Amino acid sequence: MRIYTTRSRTTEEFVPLSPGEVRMYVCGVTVYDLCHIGHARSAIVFDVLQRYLRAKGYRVTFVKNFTDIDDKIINRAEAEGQAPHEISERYIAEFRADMAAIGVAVPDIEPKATEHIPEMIRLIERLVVDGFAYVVDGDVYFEVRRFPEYGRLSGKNLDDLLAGARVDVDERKRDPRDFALWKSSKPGEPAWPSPWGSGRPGWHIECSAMAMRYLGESFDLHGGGEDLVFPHHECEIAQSEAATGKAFVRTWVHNGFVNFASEKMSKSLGNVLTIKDIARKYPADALRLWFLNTHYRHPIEYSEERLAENARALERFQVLITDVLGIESRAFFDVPLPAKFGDSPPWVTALMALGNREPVRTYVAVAARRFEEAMDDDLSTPEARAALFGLARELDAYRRDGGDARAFASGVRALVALGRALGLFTELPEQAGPSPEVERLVAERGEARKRRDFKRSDELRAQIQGLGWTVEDTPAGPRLTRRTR
RNA sequence: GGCGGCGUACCCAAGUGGUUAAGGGAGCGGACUGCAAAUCCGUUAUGCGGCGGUUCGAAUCCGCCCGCCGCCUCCA
Repeated sequence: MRIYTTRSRTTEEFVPLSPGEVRMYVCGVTVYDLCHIGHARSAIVFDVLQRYLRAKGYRVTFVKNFTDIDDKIINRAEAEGQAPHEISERYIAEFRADMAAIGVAVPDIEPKATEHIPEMIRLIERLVVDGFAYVVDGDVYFEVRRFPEYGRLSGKNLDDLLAGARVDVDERKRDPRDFALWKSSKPGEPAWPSPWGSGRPGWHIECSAMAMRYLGESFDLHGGGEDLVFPHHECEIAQSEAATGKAFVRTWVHNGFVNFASEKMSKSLGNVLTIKDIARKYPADALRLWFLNTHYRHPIEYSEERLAENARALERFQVLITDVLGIESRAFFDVPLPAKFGDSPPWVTALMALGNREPVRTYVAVAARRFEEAMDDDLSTPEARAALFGLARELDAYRRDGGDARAFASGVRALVALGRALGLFTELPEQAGPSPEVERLVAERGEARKRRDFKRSDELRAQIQGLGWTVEDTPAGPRLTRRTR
């Protein structure tokens, strides 16, 4: 598998430090407000990566933090007359609800900054002792000059950053580029005791401390939005590698932004759309399908029309799954993907127990191979997505041409298994929903059609529609789906 | 100013040196249907921002130009 890493700006073969095991860390959110779809994209990008790695057979340890102490949280707390921890806890709960709503799996470990202050202090102490950091009036700064590699990740020239026009000049710092590891606290602010007096951690140190705590001093992959490249990840590398003398992270992965009307979506521009806004109107898989259509490193422009299109496209899969659910149980779909699924006739054979000449076998094998090759190439989800649509069309055509029902079901099951490697189809279409009344109307409509009383039949269809269900007539009988149209 | 990205059909979006330029949405024609829906088949870019160049061959490499965006400050 090949992944683009920001540090070298090239796509490199991804080789975990420990064979078969991937340790990854992703910068989570600062919990002071609701999450917007930009956060959703980042969460989904790394959710896809994490799921795909597991599908490939890696044992994955996925850590994603909460930044629960920060100026913005303190300001918000003050504005609302609440304690900072009340604000952060509230938005952590909102975050969890949002992630569940968009089908993002819970990471293995979700550390909070405030619960790792001792680890941060120990790390800062190491840096002070080794001369990489200095203390001024209860603040501790990392001395950038001491770390020659500073700027490499983001491709910045140290001189260009010097006395940067937009960097606040603090007379007490030895160099304007130096960044805070520890900040002394003002009265009334949250504070922890430290060797340098009462204070709180700087932003960057928390990720280094928590990543090392759970993943070790060197680990495989670190991710986040592209805006974190500088200064956040640059600083993480500096402080971590200065402290340990070891390479901190092998692969740096950064996702592109969600833009709004061609502009970056951000709170300061006032053009944010929250995850709740989206989740209310569109299924999680529609959102995911939309993101999957654009490579993760490219910017993507939000438009409600795009979401509607993808909701529409999603129905192609849902119809297939719904029809299989008519003859198979939901557990039928719970099959794992083999580690090498694109080149695995045994899996295809076992999965379908079909003859060599069964075309569905070929459809699945070809699609799985195309899918895996795409994903192995720096997560080319647009191509992987296309493989899914291609397989869906072949299965539809196969069925239409009178193919074997079991083979068809097995093909759909394989489609679902592939999709699940991307986090799609984790929730199967609603099935056990129709009320007795709807069922009665459907039955009555069937009778009316038998009598060729189409006027009555159409009235009943309208009634059923009014109750939130769409009834379609297929050769196999009526298909009932919960749909908006 | 420094660094980086983008411009492909009606819309979105892959592809980054070599078969007939993925896929989705939308439109159109046809099949199927009591009518629909779903689905299938066909169809919509001799051309990939513009102009030059390299090459047997370029959307893909080089040069110039035009337009758009991001980072350099908290930020997914």
